[in-house]
Amino acid sequence: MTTTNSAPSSNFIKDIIAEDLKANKNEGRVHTRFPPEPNGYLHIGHAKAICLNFGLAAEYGGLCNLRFDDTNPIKEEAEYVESIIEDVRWLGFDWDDRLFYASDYFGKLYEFAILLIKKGKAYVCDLSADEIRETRGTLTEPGKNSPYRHRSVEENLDLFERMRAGEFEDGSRVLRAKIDMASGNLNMRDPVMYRILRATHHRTGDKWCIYPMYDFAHGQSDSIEGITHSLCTLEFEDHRPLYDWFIQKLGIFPSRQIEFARGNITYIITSTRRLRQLVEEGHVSGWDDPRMPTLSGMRRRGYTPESIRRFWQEVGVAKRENNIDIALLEHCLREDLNLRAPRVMSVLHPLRVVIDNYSEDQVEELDAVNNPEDPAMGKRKVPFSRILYIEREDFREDPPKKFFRLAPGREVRLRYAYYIRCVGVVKDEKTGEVVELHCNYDPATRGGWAPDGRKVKATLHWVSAAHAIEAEVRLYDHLFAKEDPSEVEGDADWKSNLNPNSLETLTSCKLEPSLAGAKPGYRCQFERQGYFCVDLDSSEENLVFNRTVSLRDTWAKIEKAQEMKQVH
RNA sequence: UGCGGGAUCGUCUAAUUGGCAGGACAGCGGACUCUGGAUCCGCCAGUCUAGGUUCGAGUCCUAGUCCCGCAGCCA
Repeated sequence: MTTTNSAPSSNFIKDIIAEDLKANKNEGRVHTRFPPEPNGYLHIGHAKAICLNFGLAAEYGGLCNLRFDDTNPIKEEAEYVESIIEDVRWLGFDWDDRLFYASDYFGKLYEFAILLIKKGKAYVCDLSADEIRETRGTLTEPGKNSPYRHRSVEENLDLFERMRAGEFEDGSRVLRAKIDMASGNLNMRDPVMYRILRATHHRTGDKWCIYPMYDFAHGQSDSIEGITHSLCTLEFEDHRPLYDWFIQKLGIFPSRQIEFARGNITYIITSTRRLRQLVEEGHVSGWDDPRMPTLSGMRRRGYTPESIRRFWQEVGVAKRENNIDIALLEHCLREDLNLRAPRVMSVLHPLRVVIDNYSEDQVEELDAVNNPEDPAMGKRKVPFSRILYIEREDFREDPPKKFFRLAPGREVRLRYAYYIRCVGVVKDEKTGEVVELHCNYDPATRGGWAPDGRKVKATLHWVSAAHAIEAEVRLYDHLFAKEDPSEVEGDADWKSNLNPNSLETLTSCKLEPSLAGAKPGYRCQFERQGYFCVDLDSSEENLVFNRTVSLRDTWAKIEKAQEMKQVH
């Protein structure tokens, strides 16, 4: 079965690459990189950049590096490096031996700084952070030159060497590029290149007490690696003149930076800072909470890497602001899972059903198809007996219009089993709650076919009570109740948009016995309900399933529409 | 009269670079169905505004409007 690819085949980045190729720039090479800062876990937004960079390289027969932008030892940790490597691999990409770190280039970057000092293009500045801010000017007014701007090359060389040697206190001096304090582009107003920072770096330890700023590391890192097309998000657009300035003054390989719009998705936040806050304040169980938009969370939830890649391909890439309907993500997920997830029957909200005319000691093993989309996935046996569970929602004592399922006197099909007719309803005397159904089955309908050709309007899933295995099932809803989670009333906190019902835990769910021993990560479809995945918390004794995504639910839509009608 | 970007169906994104505004998601309707799933078919719906150039403008020109980013020794 081939799915037609409707994704846009063209975008502005490909246009640029095609032009460059046509002009025989870079000897026809295409070399990209994915440059995460190891200060948190990767999320769905990072996946866009990953798919773009690795995808473009693959498409043009080029290469894509994985490079950690680790220039700030205060924020970065080895734990994050590990998780990022795992997540990029999981997404399905490979960088061979091209795993790099900006910190690999600290020595080189230091040499670059010296070179700029020697050229009179950089100087050591003794202004405090506050003073630098004050003299930077504003968006509409030019800045003022630093009093240290005209130090001699010799003095700058000496001071910078002593900064490196640890002679000065943290924050007491910086190295600045000598560009233009009156530039309309604030990034060009003598930006800081190096700061003094006594912090242990996750890779270089205590070797350095000065660290380059991102702006003095990123462009040169690209250059060193021979990156031909350096893709980044829009907010770096006005940093490009600065990178180009460094590259030009240094006379090193010029990468071409291309900026694209990050992909926002409804009901999702992708701010690393905020995600960390959710973790640290315990709003979620961790970075890999299945409600998190992190790749580790989505993996645990049951997302496939294919569905994520497909999603970003469908979305495409452009420069305009965007807010993608999360329904598209879920569509890509379902589309993928539909083809590969084996079907099973599980009852989430059990309602006991006694088949009065089925003998007590009888058990039948019935044939069930594993995946109607893929005959190669074969069949399995499911046990049928006198006492069953069906979904509580599948019975209505007083069925509304268009409700086709079980009701008193009504006949339905039990999937792969028999036609049954409801002949009795047992209720709790006090609460009035339906606690048990009595039904008759038609022995002639074994397997689910009526020899007389009579039709039923519904097919229900079920589980044999005596054979059922119990499990905990976790149902998820959007983590945020608002389509735009950052939109708040008044001065309310963004966390006030957290959806209090994003997790619903069901216990004593009844699963068909074939699920016994299912291991974490195992994905399947609970028929008529959705796609589910065995959670990391699951064990042999205590099975735990996550609902990855529900199936499309036409009845829910009809019912909702009916309710709306009644209201009006 | 700071600098830099961006405006195409409800949403995301195309348009052979001046030549029939197309696709996907969502929504709605229908067909089919042993999952109210899947699948199939159909419908709805768009070029920010005003001028101009042109046989012809989403695309080129002029003037506007609106939106986003930038004042970390963060990335």
